[in-house]
Amino acid sequence: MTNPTGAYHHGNLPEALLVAVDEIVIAQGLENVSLRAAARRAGVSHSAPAHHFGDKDGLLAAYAEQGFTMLADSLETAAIEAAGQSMIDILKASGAAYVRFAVEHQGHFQAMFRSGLDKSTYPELAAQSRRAFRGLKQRVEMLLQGGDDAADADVVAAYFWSIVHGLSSLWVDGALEYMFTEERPERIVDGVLSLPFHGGAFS
Amino acid sequence: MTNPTGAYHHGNLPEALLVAVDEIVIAQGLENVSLRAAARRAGVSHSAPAHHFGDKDGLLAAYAEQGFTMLADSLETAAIEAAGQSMIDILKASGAAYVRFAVEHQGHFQAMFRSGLDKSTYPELAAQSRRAFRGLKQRVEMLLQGGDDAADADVVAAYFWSIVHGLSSLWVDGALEYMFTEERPERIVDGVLSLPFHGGAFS
DNA sequence: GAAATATCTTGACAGTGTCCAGTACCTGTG
DNA sequence: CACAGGTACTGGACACTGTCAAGATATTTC
Repeated sequence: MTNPTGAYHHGNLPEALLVAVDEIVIAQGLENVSLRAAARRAGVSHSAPAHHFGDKDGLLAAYAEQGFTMLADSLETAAIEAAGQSMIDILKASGAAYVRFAVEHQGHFQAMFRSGLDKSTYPELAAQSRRAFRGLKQRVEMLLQGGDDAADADVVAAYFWSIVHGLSSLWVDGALEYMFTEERPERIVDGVLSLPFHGGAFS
Repeated sequence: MTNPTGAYHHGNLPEALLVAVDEIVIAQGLENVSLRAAARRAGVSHSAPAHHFGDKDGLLAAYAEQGFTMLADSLETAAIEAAGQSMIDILKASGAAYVRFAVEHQGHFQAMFRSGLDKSTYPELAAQSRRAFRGLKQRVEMLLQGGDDAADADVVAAYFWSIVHGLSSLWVDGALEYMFTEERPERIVDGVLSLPFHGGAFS
């Protein structure tokens, strides 16, 4: 049967399904994502998605991978735009970009960190996730090279990553607004991102 | 029908169901928790759980609430045991207790932060979650009172909370082991928890 | 144009959450 | 002790889900 508006072949079903997943996560939460609902939104039969993504986890993994790619790109862009400033300011800009990504792409962020996917099952997902982190770690290493402190780069990278990831998670989770009811989350985030290397051995 | 080992009435079905949920989360992941599987483990019919917890979210909320209660207790105990030491050491002990809770009770931790439950729907869940955070914030305020720095308590509390929460999330998620393959997570965690107030305005 | 392949449909099955009517047990009151 | 009322649980039903197998249709390749 030839669809008048399109064709028997959708044309770009994988991309359409990823868009459908994003809409569902935003509107109804990660728990309500289903292969069949995504298929309905894309206007195809209930089992069409399986031919592109294998199973439900495969679809979610592709969606999460897209998120890691976007995050890695955002972090890179932020670092490039802050080039020329101090290493601390570059790191702060990266951190702000991380939190901004989480808030502006909550659907992807949830799939990336709340879906319970096993990265070892999805090599491409693992690769993009590593890429996002690699940039942060390199910048931390550059910061430490300039200082006289023999701090452990792995530890400082994990420290900085924990801050921006924790902050993002708590914000997306609603915890920031919940615990600081009279505060705007933006002010909290700005303040926190100024603290990590504040007045200490890294300043 | 009278059950020889027990009774028609289970005796303590709510508690048995919470134990069942914990076992399922640990063994099969949060995604595979189901009312029916929990009921089977507790040896009751598929719709018995609804009479105690309403629906699936109600069961998960009760399990998560149990987790927040345990976390709040753990943080309190850690602070009491560290009493007499410097405020920074007390905070560090609290942070270590937070991470330890996440790792030792991964099931609860996942339900607390990965289940997507709306706290405004479950007042008791919200209350225990606030209680866990309140202790941390009080200790941060005590730390700042002693210093000459007019730092914003809300910001520093969010800062410290982000670190321990981000660290816990990344560890439970497997990200620490994934990014620092040659490192023991424990060493990373110890190192990170030494940094927050290291050599800076709060030392 | 025919064969091979990629894309999608249709139908089926077991498992799930939730509702509803019924059954077994306990508890308080006379 | 009887018995009424409430609590705790059962069993059946329904719509929805993920997944599988088989078939239909479009595209590509030769």
